Amino acid sequence: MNESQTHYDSELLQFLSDRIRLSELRHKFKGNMALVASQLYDLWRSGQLHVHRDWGNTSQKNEKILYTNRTCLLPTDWLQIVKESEHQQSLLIATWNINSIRSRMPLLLSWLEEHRPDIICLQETKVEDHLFPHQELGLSGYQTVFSGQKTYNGVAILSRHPIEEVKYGFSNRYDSENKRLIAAKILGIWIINVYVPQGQSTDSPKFSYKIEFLKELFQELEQFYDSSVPLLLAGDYNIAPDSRDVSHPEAMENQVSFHPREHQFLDQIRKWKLEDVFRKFNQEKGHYSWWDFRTMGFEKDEGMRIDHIWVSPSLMGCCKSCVIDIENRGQPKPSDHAPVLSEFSYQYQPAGNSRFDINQNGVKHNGGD
DNA sequence: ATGGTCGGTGGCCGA
Repeated sequence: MNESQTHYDSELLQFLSDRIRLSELRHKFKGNMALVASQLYDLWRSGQLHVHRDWGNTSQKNEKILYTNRTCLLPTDWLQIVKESEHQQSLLIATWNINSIRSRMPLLLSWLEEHRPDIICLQETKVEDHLFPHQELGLSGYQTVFSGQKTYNGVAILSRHPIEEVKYGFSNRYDSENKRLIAAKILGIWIINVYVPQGQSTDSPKFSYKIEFLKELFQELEQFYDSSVPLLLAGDYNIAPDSRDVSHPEAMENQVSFHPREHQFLDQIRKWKLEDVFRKFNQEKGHYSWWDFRTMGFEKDEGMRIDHIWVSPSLMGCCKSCVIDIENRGQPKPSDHAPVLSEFSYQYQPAGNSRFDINQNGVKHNGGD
């Protein structure tokens, strides 16, 4: 048992070592349930308690219930302590096109305070590097790496964990004057943050630029990254993947942001083994991450899902949720995009802790047990 | 309905 558990009732922990119904536990702790309940919620919140729920007598399988500050335990829930061997940390990763970091600072800081993501990828920071508000973000507990320019574009990665390595832009220097790409290795995960060109309209040179950019982006992935390790491609793709992700699919046929040549890029990264985490949990239509200011899109529930988190198989396997925080779009002075937030239960194996590792002399050795 | 509203800039552009 680790130290954080020492204040828990030992009898309670004993009962929880095998799965047990809350109602049965309540029976065993008659009269002392208030204390037990607060300990159960503590354990649950800190990721040390499994909660599974049978939905009545239906054939629906036993569902794992994740802690939120609104979820309650039910008498019929199955409880069991998380064994040390399977203990995994929760990792929250977000992406958000903030449409100017300087004008969005109050909203950004309150959102970070509320959700405490471990890592967030920002696009359209619209600020030169020497004016980037890294000190204020530092006070909120975030290390930052950023690549910006005046007026347009600009990307940044904020992290509550050490940033191990950074890549600015494309390796082949493609489009280096536009700051649309930054990547950082954090907790052993390659976090690639991209702001794909919008494209304007299919007959515009800006659309050709978008298609070329996507081609270069896929080349960059293929040549310089490995999808067999933990890897995440987040950002404003400016592409709605399928008909569920736009308000009027018929009208969007062959239009920018919903064009076969753009979908080709998604097919490429899919084939390269990346997956859209949002669709792991939600198959419904009408979930958008962007709404046009001009047409009052948000007020009319007309938008597109163009902000994405796609991940390699090892991260997909431990992905627990993905939500679009549309509540944020209803705040005063919102961005035209809402943040996308995803949770992973990811156990980082820092160098030196893995069984087979390279030591400081670069010699491979067996760490043993 | 071919507009509308943002953000940043500098005497309009990009989304």
